[in-house]
Amino acid sequence: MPEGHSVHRIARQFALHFVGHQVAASSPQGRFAAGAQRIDGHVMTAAKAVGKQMFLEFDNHLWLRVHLGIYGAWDFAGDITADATMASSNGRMGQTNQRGTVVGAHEDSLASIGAPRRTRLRMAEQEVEGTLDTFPPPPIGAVRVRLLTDATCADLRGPTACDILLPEEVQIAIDKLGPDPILDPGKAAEDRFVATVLRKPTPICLLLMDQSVVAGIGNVYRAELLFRARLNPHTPGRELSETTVRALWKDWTKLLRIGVETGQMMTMDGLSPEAYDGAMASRADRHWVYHRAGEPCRVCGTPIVLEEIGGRKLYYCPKDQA
DNA sequence: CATCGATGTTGAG
DNA sequence: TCAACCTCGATGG
Repeated sequence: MPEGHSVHRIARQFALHFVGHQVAASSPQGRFAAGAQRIDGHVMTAAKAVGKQMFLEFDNHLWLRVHLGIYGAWDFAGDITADATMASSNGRMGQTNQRGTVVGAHEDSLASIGAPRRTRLRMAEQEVEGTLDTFPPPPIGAVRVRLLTDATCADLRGPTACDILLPEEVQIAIDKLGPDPILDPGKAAEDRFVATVLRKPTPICLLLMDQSVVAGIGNVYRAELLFRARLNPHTPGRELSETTVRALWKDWTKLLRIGVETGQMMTMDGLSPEAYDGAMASRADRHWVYHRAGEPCRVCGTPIVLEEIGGRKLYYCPKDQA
């Protein structure tokens, strides 16, 4: 269930540990055997995140496109060291054991990025059996793709999309997506988002989830952005003021940057990463409105409303976001 | 143990 | 609009 921040973190790991290296590609699960064969043995030349999709380029000009969807996750093992940005902004990464395998993983840790799980706990079970002495580790579960360098192993499981694309197909895929504030930090991206929203009769709560309007926002960030702006989710885009829409873009940019740096969806100002990371902090403790149906609004005490719209759950405060 | 649900997208009807 | 996809933690017996 990763939103845009997770995908940027994954791409960062690939840029750090795979780009410039020859990669052995396989499909332990078998389902992607033909695709893996087309990139097997090639050097990875680029790793790029756009919204919730990631594109990995190889030196034969083929690209691996991955969309994690709602279940997918990458598990990293082996030589995973933090890059400077991550290390400086975040003191709570997984501990690294002598073999370099990151242990103690939790949601969006260095070792497992994507759907919340505790993959390394399973590895710990294996460690008891002594199988962790080998690198690469034996694939656990249904691994669609394994990418392997001399020192680092990345396993992909449960993706919605996993394709080999030609360069022109990559461009087509990216062209379908709206702007991504990390990829497109300039004003042109903001202007494109603003122009699109101001033109549409669609409710803003649907526009924010529309990946062709803005790439990378998911259900959590959607709900939180709307609350932070005290915006009625059902307001048509074209009824919003330009100022409001620009502020939405700026706030998304801010939350995304924080998410990429910390690996946490920190949507409540004033809470430390440690506070978010604590075992005490359940999901409902972390957000203004997301997953808080029926609970009192943190600002006015009114019960948070849950609606189903566009097949997804929408949370908001009916008073503060009237 | 079985069942549910999830930070998502696609495509059939 | 809704089921299907795919995985696994959480929840309920």
